[in-house]
Amino acid sequence: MASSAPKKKAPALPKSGRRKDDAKRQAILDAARDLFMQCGLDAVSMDDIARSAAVSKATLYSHFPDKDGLFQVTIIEVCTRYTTEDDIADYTRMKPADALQAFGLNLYQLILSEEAVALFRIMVAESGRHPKISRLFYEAGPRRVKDYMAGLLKHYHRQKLLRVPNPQAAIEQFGTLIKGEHHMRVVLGLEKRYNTAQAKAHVRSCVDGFLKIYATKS
Amino acid sequence: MASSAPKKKAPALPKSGRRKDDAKRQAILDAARDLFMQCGLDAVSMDDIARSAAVSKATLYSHFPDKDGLFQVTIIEVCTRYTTEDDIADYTRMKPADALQAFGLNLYQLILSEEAVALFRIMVAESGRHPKISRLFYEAGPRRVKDYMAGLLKHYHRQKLLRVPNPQAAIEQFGTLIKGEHHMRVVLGLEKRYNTAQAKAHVRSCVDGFLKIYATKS
DNA sequence: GTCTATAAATGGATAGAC
DNA sequence: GTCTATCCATTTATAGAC
Repeated sequence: MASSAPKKKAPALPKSGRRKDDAKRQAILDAARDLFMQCGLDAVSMDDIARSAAVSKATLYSHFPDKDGLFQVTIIEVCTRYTTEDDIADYTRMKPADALQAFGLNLYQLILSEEAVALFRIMVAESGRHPKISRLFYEAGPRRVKDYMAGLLKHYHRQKLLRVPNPQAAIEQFGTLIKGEHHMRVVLGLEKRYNTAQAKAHVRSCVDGFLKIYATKS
Repeated sequence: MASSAPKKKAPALPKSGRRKDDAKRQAILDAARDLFMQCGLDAVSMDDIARSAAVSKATLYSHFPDKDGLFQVTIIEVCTRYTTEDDIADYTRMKPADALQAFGLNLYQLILSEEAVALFRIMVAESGRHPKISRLFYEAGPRRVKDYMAGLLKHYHRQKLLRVPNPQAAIEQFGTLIKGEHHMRVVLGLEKRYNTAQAKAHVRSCVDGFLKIYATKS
């Protein structure tokens, strides 16, 4: 065996050896992401990933410590991608009804996208074994959206356009109205996503209800 | 953990030949249910179940065709148990606010019970492999509650106590308000259930909001 | 020589049969 | 209860690129 314990991973400088490293690493990540997102953690073997990425298993293990490590990196990458979708429009200039309609529709599309549903399934299935990941998912996803929108509701409250004493609770209500039981049925594989017209009507009814709760006038 | 006292059946009447092994069958079902609910499908081996039920693997396979078959029977048993919890109080004599408060609290407790959360996790994780089971879960759980409550809302609508043109949609809204984001956080393992006081306050705010949407006013 | 990729091997677990 | 074929995560011997 190895005489001593040489520190692995010293990629500081391009060094003398081979160079092509990142391409394979990325191929592994891409394959792992696709497979994990489609089938879950247990249903995918390291052989599957190696085959799909067209690399050998030793290559795979040279880039990632083990299956769990690869899973973590993969899922974290997917989660944090949502963070970059940060270009939420500036709703402050719109009327509350219009802003909520636009935001609600975006939220609906996001939450029920193929990817988000697959990710949610995995988070639920692995929440026991990977609590850190499910927390990261929540922070990067629901939490961020919630914080942003709570700020917007605060704005409306100050402008007396709505009466929202507790913006955090209010935006959770709005979000859950948008999700509805429909989200559960999709996650359980019982239904498909609404088409655009149905989605708009659904969001409209959520906005109507929300405004009835939080209108400045009673 | 695995509880269920070992029922030592005294063979009062040793029938001719083999007695029925319903006791063993039930022991297998109990053990499988406990293990599956606690750990999920993949994390439990048939050896685990046989050991926990104190039967041999041959006995196990004589009662059930294979692991998937046992899983199905087990989960179906759990799902249909909800159906027997049918003794929903008669809310028709109560004021809508009181009925919704009482129903909402029951719903909250049910949805966030240890068992329901575990079952939901399994349904989500296995919805791909066992679509029939997730459908059964939905029919026996959310669907039944929804149908019953939609009837109640219709009653209130006819009595002009509420204005609910679409009871099915309305009760879904109420249900999702009760669940809230809190349910997701519990399912993801990020939080524990509210205590009773918090739950009551939460339900109260849902009822208030719901009544603002569906009050017979103006 | 050093680093990297690959095929083949190892060891452990498991579903299901006898 | 034991046995076996299978699958899978991980390691090691080996060949190749720089």
